[in-house]
Amino acid sequence: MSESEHPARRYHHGDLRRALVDAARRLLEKEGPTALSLRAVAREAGVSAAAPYHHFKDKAELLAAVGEQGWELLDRRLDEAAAAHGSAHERMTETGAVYVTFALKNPALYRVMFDAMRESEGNPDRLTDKDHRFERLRRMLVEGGANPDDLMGLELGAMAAWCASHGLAEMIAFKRFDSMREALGGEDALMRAVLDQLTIYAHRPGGPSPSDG
Amino acid sequence: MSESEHPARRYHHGDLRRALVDAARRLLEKEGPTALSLRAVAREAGVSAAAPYHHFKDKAELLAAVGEQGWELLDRRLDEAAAAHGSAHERMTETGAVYVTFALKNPALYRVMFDAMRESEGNPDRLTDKDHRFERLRRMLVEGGANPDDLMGLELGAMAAWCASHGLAEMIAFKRFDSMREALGGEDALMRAVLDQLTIYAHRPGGPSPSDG
DNA sequence: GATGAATCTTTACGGCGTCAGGATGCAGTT
DNA sequence: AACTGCATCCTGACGCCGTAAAGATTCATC
Repeated sequence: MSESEHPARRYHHGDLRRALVDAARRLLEKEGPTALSLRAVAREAGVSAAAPYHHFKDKAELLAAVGEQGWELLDRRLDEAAAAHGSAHERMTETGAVYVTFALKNPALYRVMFDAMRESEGNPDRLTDKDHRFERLRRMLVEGGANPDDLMGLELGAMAAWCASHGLAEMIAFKRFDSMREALGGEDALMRAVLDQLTIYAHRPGGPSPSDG
Repeated sequence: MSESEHPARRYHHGDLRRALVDAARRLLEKEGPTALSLRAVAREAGVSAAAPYHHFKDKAELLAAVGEQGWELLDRRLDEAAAAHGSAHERMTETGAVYVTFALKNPALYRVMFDAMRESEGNPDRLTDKDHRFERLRRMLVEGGANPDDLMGLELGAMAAWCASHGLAEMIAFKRFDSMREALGGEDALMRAVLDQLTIYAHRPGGPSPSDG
């Protein structure tokens, strides 16, 4: 009862469920998404090929768990960035940068995360997580000067911001931007430059101050 | 010689290469991306499992050809939309709508297309196609009032527009937007509303007319 | 018509996701 | 402490996959 420090470390193998998710993430980083077979995950975790089926209905459910864990990590970082110092516009850009950077550094994991979110459509549990992400975006938009009563506008703005970040994350790796990346001084600067284009609505909601940046 | 109307209809099977690409697209629409195995494509085309290897190095190369054909079709539609009547801002939104609609109606094909483009990074042939897409975007931005001499700004703006469209295409299917979709009167209206948020920079480049829409 | 090359088929290999059935070890009862 | 039930894990098997080697077929050319 009190001997085991890890509350979940029990049963034959230990907490195999968590071990499998960890193994899957390790493989994703190391070998890329094509190498992520259920058998390989089981091998990495040191169990037989059929063992995962006592913890996940099928491969998709394992992937969903991996994606979920990825979102937990990313959500934590986004919360931090959204609560940081600086102007509302700076926080908005910085939060976007955190999102895009995460996706760039963990492209395979990010794909799994996005697919997992897409396939959990209608799942009430996961809906809460997604709502939290939208709530954070709406809050930042209001802090940036958006009209808090324009619910539709807030929703559209939040959606636009997320679309932009997601799209940027999937586009920025293109070689075509090498010269721009160089001219701006790195991937991070390029990212922020594009985000500035996209989040322009956040600090210019009604158009009161046309040029102050 | 002159009997066959199709210039490529020759050899044993006929133009198997094209037949395979067509079969792949048919399967993508009908069964989804998970059902798209090389063997299934060969089956659909009526040849043995190994036959495709005389026309494609491997499965990835077949997929690339499918994606390429998809881009040919989409590029044609985008060219039309970009040359349509209306204001520059209307054309911009309409072109974005065409892009997003295509992705929504052919989600599996669009994924293949985007992946093919991503994996053809560095290929000089395909680079030309991508440049054409950026050129179209830059032209529209200039028509919308952007400074033609601000090359960096044009590039960033084009990139931002593409990012936004791509992100929107992958996000709009979310159930979360059902109420908004309903309030706005359908998927098309929702799409245009978000695009309006995103292309705001197109008709307000320096911020001269804060509220005229 | 013969030749050589291109195209297609057959057969085979290892890896994959998944399932059925048997082995193993834990928790709680007596 | 032995028994029982069940969760956990392993072995073996099935069909499908991507891919390669080798043989068969048919086209282009002489």
